[in-house]
Amino acid sequence: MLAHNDVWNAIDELAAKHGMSPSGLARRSGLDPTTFNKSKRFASDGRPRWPSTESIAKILKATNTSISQLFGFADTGRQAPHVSIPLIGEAHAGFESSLPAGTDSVAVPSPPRIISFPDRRHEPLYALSVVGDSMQPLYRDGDVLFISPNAAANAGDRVVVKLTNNEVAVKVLKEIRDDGYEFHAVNPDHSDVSLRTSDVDWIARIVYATQ
DNA sequence: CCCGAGCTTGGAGGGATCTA
DNA sequence: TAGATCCCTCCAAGCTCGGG
Repeated sequence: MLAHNDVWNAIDELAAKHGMSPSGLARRSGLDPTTFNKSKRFASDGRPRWPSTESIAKILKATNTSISQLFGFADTGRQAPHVSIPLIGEAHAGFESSLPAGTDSVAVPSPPRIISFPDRRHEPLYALSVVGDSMQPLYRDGDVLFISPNAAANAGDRVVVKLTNNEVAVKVLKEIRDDGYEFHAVNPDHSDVSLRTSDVDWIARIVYATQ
């Protein structure tokens, strides 16, 4: 579990790695120099305050850093061999909007929902929570799917597919053609689907699932 | 010691989002 | 729809550090 302190430590580490102070990093990213000040990390009543997703996206762009690299900084010094996985949305058997409009494949909820995961072999990893029973008996409500955009997806693999219109679904990759893809439905109640390459934003193989 | 640059703190208030 | 909440920008003031 990534704590409030871990997130801010990650930002501090990122700034230091690029030879800047937190305020310098904020300025470089087009943010107000006080955005990451230590005095802004807790409200006046002591409640923790979190950086926004937009601020994190800006510092990642300014430093050419990936989300997994950023939160990898937060793991520095830890003994446990766990990696922090950002939970990017919900998974359904059919195509439904489950990622915020306008977000990319590495969007993080605010405050970020992070899942600890004991393996780094497939980094970077992202997580999706299964909603409903539409993927029974394969996956149940509450299961968490770990997907790897770096793992090659081949015919027969279970994958998460994100369309350019921001819809996401869990499918079985049936065939890769020159102009698109053929998918098996996970749920027998859903029909198979054929998609053009231009309609697919990304395909990520499911490398693990908690059940 | 003086000065300027960079950084930090703390307050005020705006805009977006959430909730009853 | 109004109030609450949160994160942000803007601003003023003070601190630290290096150069002259």
